[in-house]
Amino acid sequence: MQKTYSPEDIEVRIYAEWERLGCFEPSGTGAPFCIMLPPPNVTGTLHMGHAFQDTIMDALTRLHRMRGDNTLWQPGTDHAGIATQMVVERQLNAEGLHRRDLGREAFVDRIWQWKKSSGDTIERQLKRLGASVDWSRHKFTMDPELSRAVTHAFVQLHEEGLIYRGKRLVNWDPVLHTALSDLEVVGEEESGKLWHFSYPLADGDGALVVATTRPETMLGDTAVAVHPDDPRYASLVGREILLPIAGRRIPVIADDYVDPEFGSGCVKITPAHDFNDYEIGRRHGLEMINVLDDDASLNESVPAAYRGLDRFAARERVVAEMDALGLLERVEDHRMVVPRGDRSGAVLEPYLTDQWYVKAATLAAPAISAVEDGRVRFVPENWSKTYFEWLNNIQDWCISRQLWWGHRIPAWYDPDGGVHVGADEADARRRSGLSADVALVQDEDVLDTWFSSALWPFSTLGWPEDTPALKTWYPGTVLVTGFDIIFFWVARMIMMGIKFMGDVPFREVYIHGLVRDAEGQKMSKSKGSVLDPLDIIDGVDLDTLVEKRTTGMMQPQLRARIAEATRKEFPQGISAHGTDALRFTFASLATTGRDVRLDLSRVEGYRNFCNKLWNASRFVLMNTEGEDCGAGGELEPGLADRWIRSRLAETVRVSLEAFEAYRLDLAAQAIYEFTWHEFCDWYLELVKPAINSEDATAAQKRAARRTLVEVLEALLRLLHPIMPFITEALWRRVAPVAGVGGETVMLQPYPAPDDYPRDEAAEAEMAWVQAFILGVRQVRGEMNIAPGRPLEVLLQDASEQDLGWLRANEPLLMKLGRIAAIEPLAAGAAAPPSATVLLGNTKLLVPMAGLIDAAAEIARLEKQRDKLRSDLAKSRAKLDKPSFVENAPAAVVDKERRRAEEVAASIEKLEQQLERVHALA
RNA sequence: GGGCGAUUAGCUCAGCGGGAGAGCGCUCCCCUCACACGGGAGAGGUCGCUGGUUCAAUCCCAGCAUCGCCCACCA
Repeated sequence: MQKTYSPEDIEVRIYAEWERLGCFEPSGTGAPFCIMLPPPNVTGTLHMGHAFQDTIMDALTRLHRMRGDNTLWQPGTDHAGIATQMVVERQLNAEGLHRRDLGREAFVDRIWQWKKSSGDTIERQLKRLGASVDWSRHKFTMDPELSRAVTHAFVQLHEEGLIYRGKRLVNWDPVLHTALSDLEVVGEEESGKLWHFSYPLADGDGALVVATTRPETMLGDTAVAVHPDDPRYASLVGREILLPIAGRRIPVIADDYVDPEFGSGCVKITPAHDFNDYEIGRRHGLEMINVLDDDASLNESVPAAYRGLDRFAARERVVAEMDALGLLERVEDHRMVVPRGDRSGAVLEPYLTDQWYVKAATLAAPAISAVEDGRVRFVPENWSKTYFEWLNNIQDWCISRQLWWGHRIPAWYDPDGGVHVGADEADARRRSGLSADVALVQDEDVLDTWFSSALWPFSTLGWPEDTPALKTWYPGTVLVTGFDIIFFWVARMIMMGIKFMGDVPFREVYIHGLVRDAEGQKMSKSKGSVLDPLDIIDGVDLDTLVEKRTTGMMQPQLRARIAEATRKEFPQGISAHGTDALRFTFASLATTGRDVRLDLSRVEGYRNFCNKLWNASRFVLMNTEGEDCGAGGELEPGLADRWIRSRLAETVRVSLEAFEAYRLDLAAQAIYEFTWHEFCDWYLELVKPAINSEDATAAQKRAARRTLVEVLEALLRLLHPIMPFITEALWRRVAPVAGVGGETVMLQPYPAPDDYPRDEAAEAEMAWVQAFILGVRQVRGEMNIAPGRPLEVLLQDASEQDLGWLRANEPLLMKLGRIAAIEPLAAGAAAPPSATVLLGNTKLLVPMAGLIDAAAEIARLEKQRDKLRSDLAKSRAKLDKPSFVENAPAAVVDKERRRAEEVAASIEKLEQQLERVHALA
């Protein structure tokens, strides 16, 4: 074995072997356990957020597989309509082409090509991350059988009246030329202006002042509204305005929507271009005049001078013309929320179009109760609040998109505009009773990506067929996802799951945080802060990293800045850390309800941890391979052997408990602590004298070797869900020595707490041994005594128990403390001048004999004494308060009394010692 | 305007009613026969602020401050 662990040598090879052994497929026996991989978008490559999420899912999956469950981790990818289409459109643009140049079919072909390459990349990345998904069941949302599921769901919902087509205002993206759902609208506060216009009354008798942030829409005004109780305007209600520029007469109406306090208390109403105005328009039966085209330029319904103008140019012209007409009252700066498309970033328009909608409220009701009554549980719990908040106020869901990439809407139109829905054209005809000679044209639009995603928990398992997989793994066990898609995806899966399967899609929803960069910013391509998980795993040189971050950008002008920032952040590039180190980092940062700030120095720390484990195993193998490790022979376990097994038991218990609660950080921490600070720091050191000593019996040595391999073998199983590769590589070497069979650690049973007994006596004795050694080391460290220099140590006032423990462990103490001799001091015997360590009531003395400076020892003792004095003062203050003694539980009071006594005794001893050292100084 | 979360050692984070912990970084000493991606010894925190509940508060409650996220139709 190499002296330093090199992950690159083993990871790829081991993954291939797992695949060959069929380790990822469900066992077919045991309780079903199922996780659905949130299908990554085929827009490119996996980022750190995916790697984080995949680590959590893989750890859970491996844990349950080892515990004997019938475990399925279902993989797949999502076609991601808008996002993917945009990626390919950008590529075309770079070639000077537009998708219209190719035509729909060729363009979609081109996206399929892209999908292939992106999908392959994602698969490769998942494999490098160690993801133990069942590749044989891999699905893509546009696979034929999943597309059938989509159509089936659409037809059924339509049949039940839960999907309808209607002309309403939608959020329209004038750059992408498509409708969006409410969720795809992001609102950022931006600075704008508020223009105050004077609208003359038609009869020439004065004017009203209205304020607007969007002057261009005034061309579509069909009313002015005031509050019904506003005395200022009561007499104007029912009269008419002569709308400037447009020259139209429009009524003054009264509606409670108007806030009399804001602005003038008069509002211009443009029903076709504002969601509130639309509602008012419907209430009052107002005309809806659409003044925009689908690219947000002005259309035929405006005066000739405005036709074809872009909305922003039109805005300027309206303002200029109103000003020229003397109707511009004033302009003020105004902060407002501007709606933009989450993908394009374009300012969206409320736009009157025909679209398909899902009646969401009907589906939402049972989805709400499912969480209320605990059939679905959020972890952490408080996310259910977010979930309820949204579902209780849910709006109908616009599911049609004017795109080419996606599931074509299964609706056909006859020449008279009749709509016919069916699984395919023939089915649509049959359902509508149409003869073959009626010409039908399929709807050009595709479905919102999230419509198919909502079916993912059952469409991947074969629905609408009633498959064995569906019976076994629906509902899934747990969904692991980020809070950012609770509405987009989680809520919709629950709605659709209940609707089509009659049960929730998963029992628990584990919500993890977002991965952020070192500055706490969301990683994004446009900020140039993305990291490919593989670059942390394999390492990357600086030039390659800069190259990766600055190609294929939406805003090439940022290139120079990103390159500079990258060179500053990673002057040496990124060194290789291996998959396991990255995974352990994610696990250790996976606390609930908190974002993850990725800290490369932490990854480095866990890479060192891998190395530590590697070398500990090397040591164990060096001492056990080819040796008698106790198969059948007599065993005489020593203190260290009993102790480490007891600690292992506790570690297993803590770790399992943490996994139950999805606290991977606590599991990782417990295992780390055990591995490094108990197994390596203490046990391996304690075992060295035991194994090498000539005094040790064969049975003792055998027991030590047995414990070495057994504990290590169990530790590797314990750690495997988080660090699959290194544990597999080591386990294959260690297992045979431990007498354990099997080809892979993946399919071994996970350690159970009862596998190893707790041993309280061993832990107590070991605590004394550790205190002894630490005390000697402290004197050595603080007194600057050379590490190699052997010390003489005396024990004063040692109890029978101390003496017993001393006798039992003398060789250990001497070896680890680098001690030449340990002598108990006879009662009453005078002690030489010494440095002192308190071991409970016993004093451990290191005679100064020229190697200890009295002043330094005085300083050391005084520091300890002062600390104890302040502890004692606090303790006494507490005990002196009658309220404490009377009200606190007896056990707490007793404990406090004992503490005070012990501290006082310790101070006493330190004082005595101080006196003696002072006498020398 | 509502809702949620955060505020603990220089940095990244655990803990959460009975004397504050880890990793990284820092200081000092060591290339000791598994490991210098290492070993040993240290320094470093009135646990954001102000009140309240309690015998006891970093932990529970209220308010405030700062930061962050989500939702929301004030033209």
